[in-house]
Amino acid sequence: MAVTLADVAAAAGLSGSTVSRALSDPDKVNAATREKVVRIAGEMGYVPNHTARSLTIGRTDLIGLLVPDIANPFFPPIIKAVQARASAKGRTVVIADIDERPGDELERARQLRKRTDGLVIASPRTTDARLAELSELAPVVFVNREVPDAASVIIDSGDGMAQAVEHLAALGHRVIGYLNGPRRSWSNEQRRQAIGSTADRLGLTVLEYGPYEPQVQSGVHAADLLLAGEATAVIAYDDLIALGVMARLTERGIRTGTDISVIGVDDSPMSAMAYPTLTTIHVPGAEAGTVAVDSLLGLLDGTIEHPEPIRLETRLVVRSSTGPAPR
Amino acid sequence: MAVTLADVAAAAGLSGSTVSRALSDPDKVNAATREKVVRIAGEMGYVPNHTARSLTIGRTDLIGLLVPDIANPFFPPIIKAVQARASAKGRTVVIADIDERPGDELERARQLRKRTDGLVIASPRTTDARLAELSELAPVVFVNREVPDAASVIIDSGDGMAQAVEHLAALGHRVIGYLNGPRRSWSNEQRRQAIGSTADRLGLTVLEYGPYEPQVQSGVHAADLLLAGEATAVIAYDDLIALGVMARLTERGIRTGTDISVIGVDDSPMSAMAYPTLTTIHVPGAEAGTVAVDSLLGLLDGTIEHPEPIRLETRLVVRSSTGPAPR
DNA sequence: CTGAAAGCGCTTACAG
DNA sequence: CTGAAAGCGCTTACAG
Repeated sequence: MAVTLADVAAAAGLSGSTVSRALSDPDKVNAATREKVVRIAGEMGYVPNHTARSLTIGRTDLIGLLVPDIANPFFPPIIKAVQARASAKGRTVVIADIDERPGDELERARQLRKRTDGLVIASPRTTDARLAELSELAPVVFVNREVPDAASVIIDSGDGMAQAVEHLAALGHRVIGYLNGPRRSWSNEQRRQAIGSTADRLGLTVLEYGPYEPQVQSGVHAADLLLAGEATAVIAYDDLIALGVMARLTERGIRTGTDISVIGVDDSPMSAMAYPTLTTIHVPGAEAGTVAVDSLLGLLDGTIEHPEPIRLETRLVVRSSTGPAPR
Repeated sequence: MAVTLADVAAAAGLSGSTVSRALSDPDKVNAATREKVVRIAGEMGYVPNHTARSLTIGRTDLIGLLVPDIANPFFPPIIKAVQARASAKGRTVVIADIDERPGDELERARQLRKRTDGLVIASPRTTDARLAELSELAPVVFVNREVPDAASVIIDSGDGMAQAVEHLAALGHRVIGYLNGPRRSWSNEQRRQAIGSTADRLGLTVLEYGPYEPQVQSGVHAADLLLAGEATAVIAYDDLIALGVMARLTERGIRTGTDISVIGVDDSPMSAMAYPTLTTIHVPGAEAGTVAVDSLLGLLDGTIEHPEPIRLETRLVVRSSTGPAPR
């Protein structure tokens, strides 16, 4: 049905070898021949068969990207960056969304691996114990989680979190709340610890709540608990939860930024648009995606043999949801 | 490197044919033989090579999904549903995001088509004139746009829009604003017209604004224009724009639902969480995705020859952002 | 029920 | 610079 290399060769009165070279390795062919081949292939509407090519060269040029939830605004920038970079390098990306079901992660990763040359796994939700099984699907690069002996791109929440706590301390807050993300989240543990150690250093008290799912609804729920306690400021695991907190506070007539301060994490588009605008920690998702692809391609072509974890920094973006502690 | 069918065959003392059948068409093989093959294949860690299979059977079992912007909350439910359905049918989906650049759409669709058996194109942004070129990439099913002679799943905003206008009329509003989405959006045209005709019927005046990009920022901008006019209620092209309007109104001290009424479209997660909660039009994105996959598979296996457009309905979800017109 | 053989559509050493 | 041939790893009529 579709026109093949052989059809073009026959029409051009040349061998398949020559047609193949003319199309994919032009230097190896006489200029006139090349032109002729290109013209005829064009006229015939020849489209190379990727599958056959893959079988011959031993790779698919497909890379897999596993994400916990594409509806979570943290991931689209990563996804877009991965796609853009992959595309620039002649690769196509296949995305699998595990819908925040950690139990499906390994199986989905295995399936994905079968069809692709390698994997980028963003924010893996699997327990530490089972992480090795994901690693075995090599080549794989992890984003947003440190995995022993594996390539990883780590977004270090530490700096941003420390800045956030310092910011609140400077505003006079003495007791701050932290709304935990999911237990399975490695970032959450990292954030908790950064908050804890900075708070200790500055003599602040941290009250913990959660764990919560990274959803607006969680924040709505958490807001009421928070108001029953003594914190005058709160840092949420992510912007979605922070936005939920603000929505509920507003609903209860409490002024965010005046009566209570709120900080999120992700610097998602909504954070600059909410009312009041949300103080948050900028996380370089796009950069992480780009770097992850480069790292994977390096693994694939053997340029990289012993991958070092790559660390990206975060920083606080101060907006209107934080203000001086009420007296 | 990887173990092949032939390796398993050699280890089992059988032919490749038998191993192949034992693994993919068990009924055609003696029970004892099958068990042996399955056991040995398991022990050897045999993973069938998809590429070789695809080349042989003439299909990739990959389907392409083209979306304007995965960061737009309208699309994740569609994407998830497409993936879920495709996966249930043994297909894998490759997503391409055109980042709201209509100019890239055709090219990306072509690339995607080369690697897949067929396409689902969500909310195509291409002009009517060039739509035929997308159709030619058959088999393709369009979601959220009616395309002559092509398979399509249409989300009919008409009902929901009519309900929205009736709702506002019942609340006493006489002048309503409509914030247009992008000119390239087919849905926008459909929504404009539905609003216009219902408003005519009920004797309301419609003031139009825009076009606006489907982003929160657009709503922030639009809010000020709106306040300078006479509308007491506004319907936005989508929830993002509506949320932006509300954020800006709140910022200016205007009470949404009391001083002015706001209606969005999409019923995205944020709409139920915003303050006040947003009256919006529910759009069956997930259902559209599922139906689109079924339709594409039907086209692929020849079950469907002359596709009829499939129409899905929308409905108004009343929340707190709409209220009686101020006197 | 099982096997030998052909074929899917490419790429690429190897000769000439 | 060009061509004949082998091979990538499967599936599937066709025989037996």
